[in-house]
Amino acid sequence: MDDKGRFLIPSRIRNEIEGSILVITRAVEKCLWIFTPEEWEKISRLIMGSSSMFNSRTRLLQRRIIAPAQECEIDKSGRITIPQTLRQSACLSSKKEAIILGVHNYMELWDVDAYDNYLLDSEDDFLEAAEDLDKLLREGA
Amino acid sequence: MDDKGRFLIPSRIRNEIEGSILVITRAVEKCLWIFTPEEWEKISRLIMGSSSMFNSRTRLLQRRIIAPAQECEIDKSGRITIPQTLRQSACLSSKKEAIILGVHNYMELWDVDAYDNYLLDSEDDFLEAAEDLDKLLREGA
DNA sequence: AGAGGAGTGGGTAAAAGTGGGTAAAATTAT
DNA sequence: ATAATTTTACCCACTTTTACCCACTCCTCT
Repeated sequence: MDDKGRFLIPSRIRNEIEGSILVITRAVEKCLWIFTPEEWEKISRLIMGSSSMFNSRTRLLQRRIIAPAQECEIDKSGRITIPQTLRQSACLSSKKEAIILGVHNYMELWDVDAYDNYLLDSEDDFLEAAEDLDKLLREGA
Repeated sequence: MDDKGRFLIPSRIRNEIEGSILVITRAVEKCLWIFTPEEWEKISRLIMGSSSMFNSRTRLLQRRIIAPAQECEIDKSGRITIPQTLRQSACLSSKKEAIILGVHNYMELWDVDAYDNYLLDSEDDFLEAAEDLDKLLREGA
């Protein structure tokens, strides 16, 4: 994260992306989700389609996830400028290190400290979840 | 582990691998897991398929296991360069000894000290697990 | 002893990443 | 409406990292 609020997408991730436009929005946790326009289309349809605007939960999801979304372009050096409002909502400050996570069809962008805290807090859950995978694997086999 | 962060795969293990590409990621404990692309495909499918991105456990597993994964190539001398981020997450320092464990369908890479500590800490669990194995064997027979 | 595989170290060129300067655009003030 | 200031985008130059290749040593087996 440089002092202009730009973030360099590591080449190993960037090379997987075709096109130079990405959609950035608030995630469930204190971080940002970054999608390709196509993936975003899917996700937003999924949320919008889950119920009508007269359902309070749907409205909540729309406000938290759909409304903050913004299209951003990757510049010629492979960086994207994260809009200020989104930076704030994920506690991303310029000039500070950020963590990017690539997960097949989307990315997550975290403030380092927020991410470290998350990992610490979720350690027990993680161990449990891993044990559950074991069950899943054995059932599948 | 040399000072460039490369790790030589012992020939006895290397000869079992067909192809020169491996997938390295964070393991459950403080070490790295190394898979063939085929094995990795299985594992990542298992995790990705276990639920959607709107499930907090799935996200946790994705963040801890899927996101850190990187493809690496074995060089002509039989070494792989361990990406810096992964080296850090397993406390592997260059110029220091590392332990590799070959376990049929995957490998584990440990920092020597971390591995020693793990063995000490897990001694009781190990003895228990061995007892349980005994039960399992007698039931099966 | 010599050949061949295994392991080690390092040099070089290309790619990736970083920072900053300048021009264009937008906003604000006069 | 125009000038001034801020913001944004774009480009270029520099630094760091990575990938690739080659040379050497050591050990083992013939």
